[in-house]
Amino acid sequence: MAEARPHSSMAPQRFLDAAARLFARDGFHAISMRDIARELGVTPGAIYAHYPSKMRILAAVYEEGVRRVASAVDAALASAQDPWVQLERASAAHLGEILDRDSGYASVVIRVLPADAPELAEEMTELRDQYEARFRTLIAALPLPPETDRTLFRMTLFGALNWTPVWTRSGQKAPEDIARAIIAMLRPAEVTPVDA
Amino acid sequence: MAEARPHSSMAPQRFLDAAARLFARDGFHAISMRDIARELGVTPGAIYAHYPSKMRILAAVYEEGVRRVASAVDAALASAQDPWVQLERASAAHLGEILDRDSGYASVVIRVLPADAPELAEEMTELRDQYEARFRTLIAALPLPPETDRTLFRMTLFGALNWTPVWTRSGQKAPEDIARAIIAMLRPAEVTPVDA
DNA sequence: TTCATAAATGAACGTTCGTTCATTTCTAGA
DNA sequence: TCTAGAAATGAACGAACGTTCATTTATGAA
Repeated sequence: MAEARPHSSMAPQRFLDAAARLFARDGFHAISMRDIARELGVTPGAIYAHYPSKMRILAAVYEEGVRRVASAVDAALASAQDPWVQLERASAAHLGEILDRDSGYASVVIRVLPADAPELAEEMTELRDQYEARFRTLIAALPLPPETDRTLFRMTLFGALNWTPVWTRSGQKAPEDIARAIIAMLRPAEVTPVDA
Repeated sequence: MAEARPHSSMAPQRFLDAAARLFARDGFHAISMRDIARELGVTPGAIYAHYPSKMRILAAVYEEGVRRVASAVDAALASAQDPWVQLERASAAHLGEILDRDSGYASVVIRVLPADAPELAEEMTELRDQYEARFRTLIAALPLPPETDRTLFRMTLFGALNWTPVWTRSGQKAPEDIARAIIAMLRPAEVTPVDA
């Protein structure tokens, strides 16, 4: 029973969880430190024993959000497959995270824009780029008509996926079903490779 | 020279324009009444000669935003055409409005969510529904494979369109080009009608 | 049982928020 | 030139904001 890790208690996680859920639901600027404290039944000052500012809380939530959605996508891609199946699974994993209203971590990543926190803009953009690289690779491997702009393809897919929290009721449809239908719409009927 | 309309000077428009631009750029909660006033070189109190509250300014901006994007789409649909061409033109008109960083009116409609202003949620949702009805009709007329969920098709299209402000640099690409490419991706190669 | 440490309190700070209002300034018609 | 009405000022209001800190409370190892 030697849980001997020097620092790092489990307590700070509670604050992050609450902040993630509230930021995801109402937006960063609409939530105050007092809101987060009230959610946990503590005093505003208690938060500062673990995080030095509201901005650093957002940074920590954002970081964890990217970590979670990236892990989910990586797990979904573990077994090699047909590129379209891979993209569908990655999309389903992405959706599963951002539609999870109980967590909120991944939702914050798509809801809070760099412009909402100028001092964090660089950090946020870099984390997002690292995550989106997975989809860049995935889409690069897709057999698409030669005239297709793959950057625009990626942005169209992200748009379709990231817009779902706006119109879906929580738990109404399974992420896998939505992902399957979206990918089916974006999938060209057939691509005959140019003869060599 | 009989400009004899009883009330209604042109002045309030200036306040709305500034509010729309700032709300679109930074979000409703991130902008204060003092920000709006500063943008126009006036005192915060001046705003209240024209609008009774920040919420009513948002309501007026939102209403005008819907009016503008709806007008743009209606104008684009004036001449009857092939359904896919109509949808592409409507999408280009929609994009043209929400990508107009100088105006901001239409951007507010897609950036400010009902959850940002609970007291306006009903009003906002109804206006949006009225606007989106145009696309419901347009998409209903599309020859699509029978298994296609047209609601999901509409949401996918809106997602792709409404996500563009996040990734495009202002004026980088023409709205018409983006719309053409997005519609091309969503357009099935061919639909052979079920034989009667 | 003692005690060092971590966690939380509760009160307060300076600032900014949305909003109000008596007063002043501007402007256009008579 | 006078004047009524609209527009804007400038100062202030109470409330809420992010944050600080001396003090109290809880906890786990010795």
